[in-house]
Amino acid sequence: MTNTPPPLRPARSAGRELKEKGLFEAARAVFAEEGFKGATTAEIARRAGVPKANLHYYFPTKEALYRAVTEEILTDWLAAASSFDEKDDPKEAITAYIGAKMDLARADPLGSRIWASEILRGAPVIKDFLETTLAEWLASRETIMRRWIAAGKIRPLEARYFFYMIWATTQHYADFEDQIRALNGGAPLSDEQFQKAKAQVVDTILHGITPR
Amino acid sequence: MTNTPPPLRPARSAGRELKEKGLFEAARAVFAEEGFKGATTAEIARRAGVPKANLHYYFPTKEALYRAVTEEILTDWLAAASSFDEKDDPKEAITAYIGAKMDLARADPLGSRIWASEILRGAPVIKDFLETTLAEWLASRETIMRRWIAAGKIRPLEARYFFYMIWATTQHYADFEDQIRALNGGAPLSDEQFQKAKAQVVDTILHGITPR
DNA sequence: GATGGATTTGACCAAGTGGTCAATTCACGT
DNA sequence: ACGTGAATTGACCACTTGGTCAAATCCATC
Repeated sequence: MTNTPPPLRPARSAGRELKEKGLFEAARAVFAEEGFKGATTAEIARRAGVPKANLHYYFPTKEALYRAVTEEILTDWLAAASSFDEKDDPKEAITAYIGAKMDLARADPLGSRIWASEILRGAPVIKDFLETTLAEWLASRETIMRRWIAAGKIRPLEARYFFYMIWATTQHYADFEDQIRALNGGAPLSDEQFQKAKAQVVDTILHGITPR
Repeated sequence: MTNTPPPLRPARSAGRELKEKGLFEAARAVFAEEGFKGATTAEIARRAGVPKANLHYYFPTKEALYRAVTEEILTDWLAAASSFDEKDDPKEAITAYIGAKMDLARADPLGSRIWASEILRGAPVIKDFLETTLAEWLASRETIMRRWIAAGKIRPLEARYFFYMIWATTQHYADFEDQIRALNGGAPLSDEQFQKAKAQVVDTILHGITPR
C-alpha cells in the first residue's frame, strides 16, 4: 500500500490477469505517446505501478509487449472493417463503415496512434499483416466497389484511393487529436462536435461518390 | 578521403553552409524515421558523414537541430496553404489547394512525417504555431467558406472538418507511404498512380461539397 | 611564414537503456 | 504449521545516449 515515489496506479490486488492487463494498458499509453523506440520499460512499469523487473516477468521483452499490444489493434481494425459487409447497398455499407471507423478512432485513439507510429517507422512488426490480410481485405472490397460502379450505383473511381481517404480522415481524429484540440481553443472535441464531424464526413464522402 | 566504417555521404568539401545543410538533411531523414526521441545524434552525424562532436559544433543540442528542421516545415506548410487564396472561385481555390498539398506530400514526405510524429508526441515544439498562426489561418478561411455557403456556391458544412479531411487525406500519402506501398504490391506509387490519386481526391471532395 | 580565429575530432562522462538474477515473499493444498 | 511453486523485487550489468573538452588542424591575413 505504500506509494513508492511516483506510481500512478494502485493496480495492486488480484490475479495475474489483472496485473498483466495493467501493464498492457500502461504500455498502450506509453507506446502511443513515445513510439516503440521512445517508450521505456521503466516508464511503462512506473505507470502500471509495478517494479520494472516485474514487467519482465509477464512480458519477457519490450518487443513482446509491443507485439501483444499491436495484435489487439489489428483485431479491432478488422472488427470495424467488417461493418462494411453488413449491407449490400453502397450508401448503407459506406455509412456504416465510416461510422465504425470514426467510433473506433474516438473510443480508442491510442490504438490508432500506435498504428500510425508503427507505419511511420517502416511497419517492421505489422508489415506482414499489411501485405497479406489487409491487402486481401482491400482487394476483395475493390471487387465489390467495381460491381457498384458497373451497376451505376456510385461514380467511377479507384476504390483504393477511396479507402485511403476514409482511413486517413477517420484516423485523423485520433492521430491528430492534439492538433484538433489546439484548433478548438484548447479543448478536445465535445461529443456533439464529434458527432457533427462524423455526420459531415459521411455526408461529404457519400455525396462525393454518388452519381449525378 | 578515407572511408571510416559506414559514412553514407562524402559531404566533405566547401563552406560552413554546405556542411550545415548536410547535417540538416540527415537530421530530417532520421527524425522522420525515428521521431524526436528515437533519433540519435550519432546516427544523424553518421549519415551526414561527420563526427558527432562536429554536429554539436553547428547545432548545440539535438533539440536545436530539431527546431531548425521543424521551422522549415511550418514555412512550407504555409506556402502550400497560400494556394488556397489565389482564386475567388471555390472550385478553383480548393482544386489548387488540394493539388498543392498533394504535391507537397509527394515532394517532401519527410516533412509531413516529422509533423505527424510531432503531433503524436503532443506537439511540444509546434503547439504555439498551432494555437496562433494555424488557428488564425483556419479561422479566416472559415470565413471565406461561410461566404461561399451563403452564396450557394458550396453545400453547407463546417469548414473546419472540411479542412481536416483535406489535410488528413493529402498527408496520408506521405505519412502512410509504407502502408500504401505494402498495399501496392511492395512498390511505391508510380507518378501515374499518384496523379490519378490526386485527381480522384480533388474530384471526390469537389463533388462532395458541390450543391445539388 | 607567423598569427590567431574558425573548425575538426578522438576521448571522455554522467545519465539512462533493456534486461538479468538471486533472494525473498506470497498463496494455498496438505 | 509446512512445503512448494508462483510471483515479487532490489541490485546489478553491459551498452547506448546526448553532450563536453582540450588538443589538433585548417586557413585567411599580414
